[in-house]
Amino acid sequence: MVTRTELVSRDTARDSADATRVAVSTVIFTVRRTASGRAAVALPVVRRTRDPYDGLWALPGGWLDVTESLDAAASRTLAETTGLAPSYLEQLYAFGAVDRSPTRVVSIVYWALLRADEVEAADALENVTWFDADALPRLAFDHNEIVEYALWRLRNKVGYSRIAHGLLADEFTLADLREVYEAILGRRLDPANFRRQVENSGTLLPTERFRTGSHRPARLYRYNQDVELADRGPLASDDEPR
Amino acid sequence: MVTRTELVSRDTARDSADATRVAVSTVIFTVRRTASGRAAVALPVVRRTRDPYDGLWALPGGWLDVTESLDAAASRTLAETTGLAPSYLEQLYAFGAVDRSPTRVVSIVYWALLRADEVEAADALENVTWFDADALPRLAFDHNEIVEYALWRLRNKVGYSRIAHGLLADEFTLADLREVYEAILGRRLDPANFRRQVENSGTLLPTERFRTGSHRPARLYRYNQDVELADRGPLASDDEPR
DNA sequence: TCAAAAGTGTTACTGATACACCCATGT
DNA sequence: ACATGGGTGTATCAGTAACACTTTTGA
Repeated sequence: MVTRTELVSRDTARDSADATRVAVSTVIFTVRRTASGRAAVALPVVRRTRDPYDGLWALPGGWLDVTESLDAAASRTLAETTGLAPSYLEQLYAFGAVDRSPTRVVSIVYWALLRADEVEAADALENVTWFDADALPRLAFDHNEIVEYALWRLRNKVGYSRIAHGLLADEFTLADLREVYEAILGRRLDPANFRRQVENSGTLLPTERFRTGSHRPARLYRYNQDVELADRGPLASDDEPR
Repeated sequence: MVTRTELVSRDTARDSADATRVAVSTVIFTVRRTASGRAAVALPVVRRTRDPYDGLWALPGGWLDVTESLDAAASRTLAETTGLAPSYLEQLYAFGAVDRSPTRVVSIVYWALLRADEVEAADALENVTWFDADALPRLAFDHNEIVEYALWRLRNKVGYSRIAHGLLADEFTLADLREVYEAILGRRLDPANFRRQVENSGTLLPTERFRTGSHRPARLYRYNQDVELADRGPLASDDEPR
């Protein structure tokens, strides 16, 4: 016969070692200007304050609450750990290798874009730092590999979709936008051809304002809000590649 | 202060109503010849034998075991419920809406391709049926929407990747392959242009054998195994769009 | 007036498509 | 012989890339 104490320890075991828990993490990308003057992809990480990997940097995230959807959990944990509210959020992949954590954790990972003018929020926070994507330190868990995959997705999606505006403020020049693409793709783009491509895509609205200060003034553009930015997931009607 | 009894009831609640469980399901595609003679995308579903949705058809799947990876769980549950071992398997999406099941379930959904010559296995099984993808009945949970998304992904991926061979036997004619593409994409393809495209893709190896029986014999091809078929997931090195 | 970025025009190339045409076999 | 699908050749078109060129400003 099973005693009360045994029941308790069984339940406890199930909660810790034996049960699978669901976590949600997010890879947040932004493009910032480095000391050397050129634009680079950067992302925030948070310092872990408990084992495993105590002291290491990790992707922002947290446990999935029973009363919230995966998307909501991504937004919430992001706000709680970094204070950030990204302009674009899309599910990346579910990671579930048995040994990726000492206890069994399945992580639903999202990736997000942050507008350049929204970055400041997280700068105030203790335990949050930004690294250039090509100079990341060792991260906790399998987070380095996850970031690599998210980068691959970002580069890939930027090729056929027009989401790079999720990284810029309301108004921007074509040079600003081209700089973002160049930072993501890691190569120079022809200004003339780039202009025609984005103009023909229909996602840009020209304004009557210009940015002055250096050489010939450049026209400012804003995004055509008709083209959907946030990814509503597969359950929403949607015919854009993902 | 918290008493012992309260601790126990908290743990128990967490195990039943309060806990989130992780399930793994798979959308399995094959192409079969319908009564009318043309090829069509079809998929197997299994009859539910308990609530919720008792008696309805549902995607094959099961609970994630604590000791297996997500990929392994997809393969295992597939074999257990349908006896099938697909030639291609890739993670589709993690579904986690709060109300998609009476209890909280996060489903990691995979999609798979099955070679035409491997279909028979599941035909023997009770509780497994095949439906044409465009004539599905109402399925349990949100499975109809999941199938729609998987179909979208299949059509999409078939456009830029050469995975349709995952639906054919070892040797096949170009007409066989074209028929598969036509069934997936829902439109006719020019035989001449189709031939050149797949020949230039480098994924096909011509054999010296021909299929005879009707008109001019057609050369049989097999797949170039150098091009990877199974999706090893983002943690493997990989530069093919997904 | 000159350097440099903004912006326009032109050409070459590539891959997709449409379709005319020849080839080889079963009936 | 002829109908039919297998297989080849070729013209057209659209999108991309390369790059010469003009425009407009700050210094």
